[in-house]
Formats: sequence, structure tokens, C-alpha cells
Amino acid sequence: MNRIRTSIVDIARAAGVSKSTVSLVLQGSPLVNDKTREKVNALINDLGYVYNRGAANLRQATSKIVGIVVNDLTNSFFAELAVGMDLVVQSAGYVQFLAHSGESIDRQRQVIASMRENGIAGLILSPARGTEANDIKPLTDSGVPVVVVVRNMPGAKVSTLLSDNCAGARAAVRHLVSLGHRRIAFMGGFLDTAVFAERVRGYREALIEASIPLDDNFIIHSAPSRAGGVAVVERMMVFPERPTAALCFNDAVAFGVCDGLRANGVEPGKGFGVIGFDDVIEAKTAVPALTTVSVDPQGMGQRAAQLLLKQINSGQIDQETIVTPVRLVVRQSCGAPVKQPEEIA
Amino acid sequence: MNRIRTSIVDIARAAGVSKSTVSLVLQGSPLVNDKTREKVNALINDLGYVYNRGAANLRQATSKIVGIVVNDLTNSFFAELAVGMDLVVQSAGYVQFLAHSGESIDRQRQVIASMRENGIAGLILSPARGTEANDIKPLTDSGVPVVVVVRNMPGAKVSTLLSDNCAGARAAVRHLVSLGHRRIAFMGGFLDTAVFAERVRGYREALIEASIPLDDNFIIHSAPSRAGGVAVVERMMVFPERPTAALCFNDAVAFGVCDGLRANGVEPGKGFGVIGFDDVIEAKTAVPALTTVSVDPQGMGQRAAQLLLKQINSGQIDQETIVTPVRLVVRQSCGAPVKQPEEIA
DNA sequence: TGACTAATTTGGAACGTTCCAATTAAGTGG
DNA sequence: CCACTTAATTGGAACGTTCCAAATTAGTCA
Repeated sequence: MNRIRTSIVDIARAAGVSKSTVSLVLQGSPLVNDKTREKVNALINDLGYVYNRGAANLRQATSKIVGIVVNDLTNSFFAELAVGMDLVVQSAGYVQFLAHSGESIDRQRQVIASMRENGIAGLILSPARGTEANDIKPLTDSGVPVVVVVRNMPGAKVSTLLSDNCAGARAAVRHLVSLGHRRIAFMGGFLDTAVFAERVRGYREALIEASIPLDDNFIIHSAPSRAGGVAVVERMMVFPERPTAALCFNDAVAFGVCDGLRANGVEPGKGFGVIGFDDVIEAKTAVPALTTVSVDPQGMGQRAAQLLLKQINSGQIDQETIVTPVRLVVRQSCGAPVKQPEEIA
Repeated sequence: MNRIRTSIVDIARAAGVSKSTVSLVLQGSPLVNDKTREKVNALINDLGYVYNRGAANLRQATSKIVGIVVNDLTNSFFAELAVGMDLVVQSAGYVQFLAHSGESIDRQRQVIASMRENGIAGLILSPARGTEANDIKPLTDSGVPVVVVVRNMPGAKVSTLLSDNCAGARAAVRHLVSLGHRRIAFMGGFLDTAVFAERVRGYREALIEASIPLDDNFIIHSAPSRAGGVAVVERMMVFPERPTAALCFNDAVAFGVCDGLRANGVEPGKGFGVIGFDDVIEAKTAVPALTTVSVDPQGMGQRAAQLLLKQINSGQIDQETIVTPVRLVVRQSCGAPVKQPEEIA
């Protein structure tokens, strides 16, 4: 309708005060008289004024925008992570540029550059595979706080939020051992990621602890997706001596493994123990309910956002690394004899 | 590091030209001499200059930012929708505010207001349940183009992108009928949404067409989630005369229904035919592979973004409504005797 | 060389806000 | 009624860009 937008001076004129006064009203200053405040507010409503945050940013050189870049939004782990961040960012009165890098480093770099031009106050990054400290150096060098989640980035001036992958994997494998399994595989995931390495490390440690000989054939990698899980089972089926249980790289792979087993006439949780990693929402309601290492992606997203906002507000960027604990949630897919009472849906 | 950011006048001074010239270089004007352009570009690099898009927006009153609000990012249908939008928005040189409303109208209103203050050039909205035309009226009134997707919003000055829910449901039920099913249920979904109504309409039409009497008990609603699907099956199990097949509100419900059936000793695709709606990524690899109505969320997201950008660039906001066709993808879960060759993973 | 056209370059105003120093208005105690 | 403190209000500069009209420089032709 009205192509020309109304500004602070328009309402100043209408109210018969100066633009400075209107500005004070806008930022809720106690300096201004209640009566004038009231008049100004009324006019703001009447004239349909909308605050121009861009102009404000220009003046005070500090925006209320944060950037969030996630490597794969279609993976529900990361989607929930993003939702957690959204929650706290939003309620702190910030808005977010939220972008999906699709594991492409070029895309990621491009998107971060664009966010920088638009003046973000901070960045949360769940980096694409193969991201290096250099990729965000310009940003960190210019004093913008950055929080890296899920995957770590050695050498970068950032804070980091990780989950205790090694301990989680160890706990999972220990549990399988306690159920009597001896031939335990590690299934799915990309070889070249730090997360993969850590989870495999936990897997190995638990096996050694139980004096079970390691067999590298039992570490079968694949894409960290449901399709990847199906593929892994196909490969496993031709083994002369098959494993009897598996810790999977993540829940998506675990679901795929269940699918694959069923396609081969094996019932997950009965003939074969399956444990996932992440505890995405569907894990609880799937059949069989998935035993998994709970990472609480949404909570992790919230913590990451809180950490970033803290640094933005305090103005000091420190480099803390927080490793959040994880816990094994025993459900049915591992063939456990008893359910934990809290986990009955 | 350097707390004071370098601006256009800094490089102008360094290059011995005026800020106007630098501005021209920045926007790739052909007016400027190649030699000066080169010098300026070199300095831009050296001094680590970053373009301040906020200042530019202030001057030209038109930004390169679009807003995207999605009702539920944790649902993979919507996540893929968002990824499709992200793709075209990004490559058109725009950035997006992408927010998750979590089906909360308050949240949605708040987030849209915030985006408005930040100066978006357009908005794509996948509305929260119960959104009304009034909720976005201030935005549309001020001449910002809005594209509504998935759910429609009667009375709003917006363009709309819908999928042909009715036809899809009709095709699905016809298929079940052709397989010999007579007692066919409609499972899941919230009663009060337009999408639900349309899909149920298609379901009814197909039954009438086949002279199968309607039975309202066979329309069993629930939350449109995996958990909702499980719950629906529980309720169905006590029916004196159970259905032999079901069209589900969406794929999430369909997966839940499969889980529920299995928990009750019924094998989906054998003892009971299941058809989903949406064709999310997992539908193909699940076991049994899910027969579903393919909506192509990512493509839909792309089209929505293209439509919005078209309106932004042309400066004219028309109110087109596009209904995109859908197609039934026959896989295993409906108990079809033959597979379509293209669908073998 | 002079006159004219084409190619470059350039001040300054403008965009909508915040901030500062300064001004004016309103009380208050003697 | 004065001096003084406190409460409210206010111009104008500043932020980093774009745009316009105008100025400068270079090139061309007679």
C-alpha cells in the first residue's frame, strides 16, 4: 500500500516532539515523561511505524543477528540442533540467518561471507566435512565470536561444544558385552571425520577391556544415513562369521540396519542386537524401540546458543571447549531382557 | 583483532580516489577505468574490507534478505522444503532468516515482526496451524511479497503453492481398491487443517467411486507424527471389524502405523496395506519400502523461492495460486504384487 | 590550437537511527 | 523570588553506503 515508510521523524513531527525523544521512547528509557511516552506510543501504532533495525545497527555497530550454519538440515539430529538454537536465539530478541551447507565447503564459505556482509554479531557453526580453521579465520580475526558444535576444528579461535562420543560408544559396547555378545561390529559413518574416530575409539576400548580381539573387518563404514545402514547389512551378510550385534554410527544408520536385517529375515533385537547414537525423536517410538546413546541434540543446540550469546554480550571471546556427557538409553533393539521403567512410552 | 572496521572511505583514501569511485567498483559499474578498478580491488583485499550491506540497504531501501518461517523443522518434510528454498535463495545472492515456529502462532507473529524490522524483501511462510490472514496483514499491506506454501490462507494477499492433496489421496485409495481392499481407513493428522480436509475428501471420493460405503469410524485422526501413527493402530486394534488397509495422513504417520502393526504381530504390506503421503527420503529405503504419494518437498521449496524472487525483482505482487501435481509411487508397503522397476533402490 | 564529445571522477545530500552535549522546564528549600 | 538540583527535551554529528548533478580529464576532429 503505502510505498513510503514512516520513520522516527514522522512520528516526532506528529507528536510535536523531537526525534531524539521518540528514540528514547523506543528504547524504553526512563528519562522520558510518562505522558509523552504515551502519546508517542499511540502514534507509533496509528501510523504503522516499524523500527528500522538496520539503521540502528549502522549507528551503533552491533547487530541483533546471529548466523547459524548447519551441515545437513535433512538429518533430524541437526534439524533438532537447529531448533534448539532457534529457541534461545529467538527469545533473546535476536534473529538468525540459518543456512544449510549440505556438506559443501564452498557453499559454507560463501554463506558465511554473505552473513558477514550482513553484519552478524556471532556465528554458530556445525561445520561441513573437511572444514579447516582457515575457512573461518577472517571472521574470527575480526573479533566475531564463533561457537563450533558437534565436530571440532583444531587451531581455530572458537569455542566448541562436543558430546562425549568416546564414553558413549564405550558404554554402548559394554552393554552389548554384558548381554553376552562377543562378535560386535561398528557400522556406518564416514571414515574421515573426528566424530567417527572418537566413537570407534570408544568401541575399541570397550572391546579391549572385555578381552575381545579386535577385527577391523567388523568396522564397516558407509554414508551416515538410513540408506547407508541398509547397505552395510548387505555387505555384512556375506561374512563367513557374522557379528551378532552392532553399535551404529548414528540413529539414522541404526534404522537402516534394522531395515536391512528385516529384509534379510533377521529380526532386530532378537537375532541381532542394534544400538544407535544420538537419540533422535523417532528412536523412542520405533519398533523395536531403539537402544541408543542419548545426545539430546535440542539441548545441545540451546547450550551452544547460550554460549554464543554470553560471549556476544560480555564482549569477550574465550575459547572454552565443553564436552557434554551422554547416556545410554536401553530400549528394545539391543535385545535387553528388561526395560528401564522410565522409558516405557 | 582490529576492532575498527575499514570502510569505503578508508580504501578510497588509500587508493587516492573518492569514495564514489570505490562504490562504483563495488557494484561492478562499467564507468570506471580498468586501471583504477584494479588498484581498488587490490586494496579491498589487502585491507580486509567487508561490504556493509546494512548501510547500502539504508540508502536504497531494498534488501537482499528474505524471511522463511516453517512450522516444524523437525519434520523431515518441512526440513526438505526449507533446504529447497535455501538452495535457490542462496544462489540468487540472497540470505535468509530461517525460523521455526513450532506451530505456535504467537511465535510466528513475533518472528515475522522481527524479520520486518530487519528489512526483509519478501517472506515465504509455511504457516502454523490456525494462522489467519490477519496475522500477516501488516506485512502484505506494506507491499512486501509473501508466498504461502503447503497450507492455504484464504483472504490473504499472497501467492500460494499447494500440492494436489485431493487427487493424490484419490489415486492412493483407488490403488488400494484395485488390490482388492474394501475396508480402507484414513489414519492420522489433525482434524482442523485444510490439508487434512482435502486428503480426506480425495479418500471419500475414491470410495464413493468404488461404491464402498463410507464409515466415519474409519477416519482416525492423531498427531501427524510417528508417535501419532502408533497410537492410531492401538485404537484400531479393538475395532470389531478392522480395516485391511489405510491411507495415512503423511509418511511420518505411515511409519508409525507400520511400527504399531508390527508391535501387534501384523506385518505391514502383507497382512495390512499402508500408503503414506509426501515421499520423504526414508520412504524408499524403509522396510517394507513405503508406497506413498510423492510431493517432492525439495522441489516445492525451490519453486516457492523462485516465485518469491520473481515477485521481488519484478516489483509486482500478484496473487497466483499454483497447485502442483503429485504422483503415487508404488512400493512394497501396500502389498502390491509387482514392483515398478524404477523404484528398486 | 580550439571546440566539442566521450570517458572518468567527484562532492555532497540522503537514508533512519543513536549518542552526546547542551538547553529548557519543573521543582525545592531558604 | 533566587539559587539550585532534578527531570525532560533537543539539535546536530555520526555510522557506511548510494545516487545525482556537476566537474574534471582525455580524446578527436577540423
